Amino acid sequence: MDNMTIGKLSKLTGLNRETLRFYEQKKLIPKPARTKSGYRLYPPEAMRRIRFIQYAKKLGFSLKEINTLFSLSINLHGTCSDIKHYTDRKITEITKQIKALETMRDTLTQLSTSCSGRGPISACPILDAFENALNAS
Amino acid sequence: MDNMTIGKLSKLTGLNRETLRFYEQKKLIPKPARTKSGYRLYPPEAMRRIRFIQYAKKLGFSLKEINTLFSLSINLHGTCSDIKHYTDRKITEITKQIKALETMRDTLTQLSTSCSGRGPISACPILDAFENALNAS
DNA sequence: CTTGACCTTGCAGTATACTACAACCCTTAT
DNA sequence: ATAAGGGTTGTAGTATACTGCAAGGTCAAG
Repeated sequence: MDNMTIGKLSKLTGLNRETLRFYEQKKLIPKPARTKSGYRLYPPEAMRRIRFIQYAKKLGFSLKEINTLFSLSINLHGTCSDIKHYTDRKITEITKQIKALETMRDTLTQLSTSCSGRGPISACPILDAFENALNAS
Repeated sequence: MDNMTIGKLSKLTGLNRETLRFYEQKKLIPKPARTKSGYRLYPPEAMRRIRFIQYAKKLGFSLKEINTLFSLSINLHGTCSDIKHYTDRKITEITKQIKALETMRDTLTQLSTSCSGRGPISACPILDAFENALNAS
């Protein structure tokens, strides 16, 4: 037998049992067969599926987006360009996030540089800047 | 009177009433005085406080961290260096996030480049890469 | 005096991604 | 036979940051 129960799959993937059931509920993994006593029996392909999910997560896709990826991939009329476009949208999104974080980092760096680290908190230029912020939208 | 009700403050800050009450509950803004009928009456300083919060949020601080910032700033024995260190930790954290996002973006860019955008989904190199991911930890 | 805009509280819901628990049943080894 | 260590369900809790709603009280204008 190469089928496995949830505990085995859990160990192999590093995801805990609850997470696997959660993924099933979210339709990220197909419902597995069951033993007569109700235990889930996963075929070896389940491993691949989960590795896909883990890798996509690592690349920044949310579970919802991973679901979309699966939908796209099983669409018989779909083409490669659907996936490419989806990937490119994600790249654009990530690039925006990076820019926002860079703006934050640069501002904080400026503030930190403006502060000698000596003196009382009442004269802290960082807090001053925070308090005198003009556009906080 | 320069005191204002929650509706006025809401308009001035762009935060809705619920959010202001939520911030109060989270101790981000001090409990304001009340009219005899129970209406909140905010002093003009409330505006400053909220601008501080909005700006700190913009710079990537969570509400919890903003609370810490307030705690640090009212600590009479605290020094400027406390704030500077806190800021520097945040910079480090943001830098890590940026790096993680850059890794994602670069990987996705590679995958996107590897895909011509033509051909059936069954031969999509992006999906292939996802399915054959080796370390998904 | 009534209408409408404003205020109150408390609790539930949204989104994301799990995680934990209760209360129970199944399997395997000793 | 029994205990350890699986498995099952459903529900609730965690964290973050709000948002919405019900049911009611208040206030100013016409």
